[in-house]
Amino acid sequence: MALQQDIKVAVDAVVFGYESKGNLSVLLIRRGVDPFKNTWALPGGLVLEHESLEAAVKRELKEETGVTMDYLEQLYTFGKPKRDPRNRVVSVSYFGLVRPNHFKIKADTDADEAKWFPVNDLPKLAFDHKTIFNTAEKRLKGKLLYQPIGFDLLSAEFPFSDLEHLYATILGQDIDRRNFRKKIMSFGFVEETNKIQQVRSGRPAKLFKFNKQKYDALLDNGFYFDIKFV
Amino acid sequence: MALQQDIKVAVDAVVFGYESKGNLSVLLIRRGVDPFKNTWALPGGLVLEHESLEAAVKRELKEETGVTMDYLEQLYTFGKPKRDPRNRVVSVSYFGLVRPNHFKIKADTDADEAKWFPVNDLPKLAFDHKTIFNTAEKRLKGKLLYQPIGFDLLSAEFPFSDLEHLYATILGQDIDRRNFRKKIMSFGFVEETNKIQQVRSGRPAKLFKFNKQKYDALLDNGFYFDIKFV
DNA sequence: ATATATTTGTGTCAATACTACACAAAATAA
DNA sequence: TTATTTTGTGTAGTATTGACACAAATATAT
Repeated sequence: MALQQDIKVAVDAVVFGYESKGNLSVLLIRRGVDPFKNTWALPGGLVLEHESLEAAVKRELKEETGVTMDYLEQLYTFGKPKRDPRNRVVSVSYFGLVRPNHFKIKADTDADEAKWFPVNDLPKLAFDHKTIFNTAEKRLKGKLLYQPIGFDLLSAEFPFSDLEHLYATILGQDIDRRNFRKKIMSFGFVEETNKIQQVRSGRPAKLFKFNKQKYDALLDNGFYFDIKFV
Repeated sequence: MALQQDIKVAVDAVVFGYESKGNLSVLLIRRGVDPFKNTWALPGGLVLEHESLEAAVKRELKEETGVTMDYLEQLYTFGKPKRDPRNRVVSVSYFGLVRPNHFKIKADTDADEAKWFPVNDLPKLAFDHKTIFNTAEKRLKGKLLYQPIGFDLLSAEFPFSDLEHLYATILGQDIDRRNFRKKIMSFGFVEETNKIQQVRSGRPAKLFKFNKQKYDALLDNGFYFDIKFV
């Protein structure tokens, strides 16, 4: 066994953008080369020989869209023999969440154009990228239910409503503000600051911050975040 | 970009064996070739060019250990540039759970020997296989808490104590039999049969069965299995 | 300046879910 | 025939969940 093998390894990124209440989008590029020339696709590309998978996906994302991500989580590896019509390509996919308006997106290398699309109104995607996207969306929702994802995303200090809207948007459903706040505060890793912020119209909001130390300590004790109910 | 790339794609399997109360083991092979000749390792090997990842991992497992698995779940893809001292090898890992005594394990191809090891008493492992194993063990425990893993594993009809022991073993802690049974039965996808089985000494046990249809229907409705507490 | 709209902040109560706990029944083994 | 092993079952106290509404603080419109 251990025959000659000619399989390429690629990475693809599903980058979700949370802008404001109800606005969940995903970052796509328009392919500039065949196959699937001019079709929208997830940013990604081949891994370089001495580069880690994480480095590769961040590099491709940067090159193709201009977006820089600190944290991307590995999602799944797609390896069906015919998923790329040219060669055998195994794709290791990653996903992450950012605020779109923190970036000026660009076009570069073999991508013609990069653009945010609302998750509920996607164009046709190249390769098996729709499958990858679906997997990522499911995982994002699932993850939210037992991990305080989103704290990386919010500003260091944020009004509570930011968290509420983030959850409501990703889960695609309303949450009970009182119960949500009670639950989150009960965990103890979100703390009130004594700052107050006035952004929109309405009563000014206290700012809160995420205490990562406390959170990590809890995790070490086998703590299991649980907000299934909200 | 799209430079020449010479990366190999491999698969590795972390197969857990649940035998009886307190006996959780993992299937290893002793490598017959360098590097790491004579060191214990996870079963696995290179993916063939026209073979899916799932097919590859099942084939390698069969060849190296004689174990046939219906269901293996993808775990994680390990791709650090130096994880294999020879070439760049990206490994897509899988994990699963079986009853060890259902198989006669053998030795074959480039594996010298296959053997079950208790998870708490592992030998030194080749490559980064200890990392892979740790990831799998963590995932197995986590999965148990929100999915009825183990029904594939048990006989079609089983006494309730089998489930209890499976959970207790994998979680590595005692469970309250009454509360556990109440909770599982409340889900509605485990049904009592009218058969009775006498195996060990003690009162004979009713046999139960898993109703996969009901389970799948629940999943479709966004149902979230939850037995964190047991 | 005043009225209107918007957003934040907060408590209670009923219903459900969790957890701790012990003993009889049915069989085998000694 | 007695001891041992394993199954099967209910209750009550406690904790968590989820439903629900209105006043406070500000911006915006007239």
